[in-house]
Amino acid sequence: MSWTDERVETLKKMWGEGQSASQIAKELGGVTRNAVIGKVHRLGLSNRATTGTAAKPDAKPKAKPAPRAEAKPKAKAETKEPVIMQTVAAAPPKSTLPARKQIIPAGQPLPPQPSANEISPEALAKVNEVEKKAKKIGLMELTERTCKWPVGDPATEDFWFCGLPVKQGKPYCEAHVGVAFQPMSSRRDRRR
DNA sequence: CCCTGATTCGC
DNA sequence: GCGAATCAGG
Repeated sequence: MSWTDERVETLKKMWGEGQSASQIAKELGGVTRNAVIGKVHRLGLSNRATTGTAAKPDAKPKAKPAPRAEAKPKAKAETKEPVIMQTVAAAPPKSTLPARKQIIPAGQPLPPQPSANEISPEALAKVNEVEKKAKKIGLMELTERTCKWPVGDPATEDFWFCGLPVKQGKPYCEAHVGVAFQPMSSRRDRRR
């Protein structure tokens, strides 16, 4: 794949929107996030609201990267800091425009009330099954890729989140995606 | 371990 | 110019 005008345009657009390099890479297809980042730099549009190590106004000693063509010491400076801080939500893209609305990537549908829905029996059974082996994690344990399906009454101690690995891109695991996103057709008159 | 962007450098 | 490998940080 090469960087056609269209693809570059998409790249610029998405990057401007604060999309991550990997997301852009997925969207474009045929390229890795490295390719995207490389291109971004070549295009000159690099820093925006960077997630972590941003290029600060200051100079970066940066040490020596690595002897490219020779032995790799693989020396890993181990940080002893217990990294407890995990982001629950994606970092909102920082906009320099004062009156600009923030783009929040979390526009996912909220979990429907299980009781308020007519759900296909198979999906239901699947969910019940899954809930047995659910990780039963707490709110603080939720990450980008843990199923955020709530179980139980939030007002009770008997409340937890599924916590199983999510189905790519979705906020829920396989089973819960099944009940969360019901096709219109499958929920038609069960009662009426 | 998952992710993020940054950099280097052989191609 | 391109992007894999690597680094550095969360």
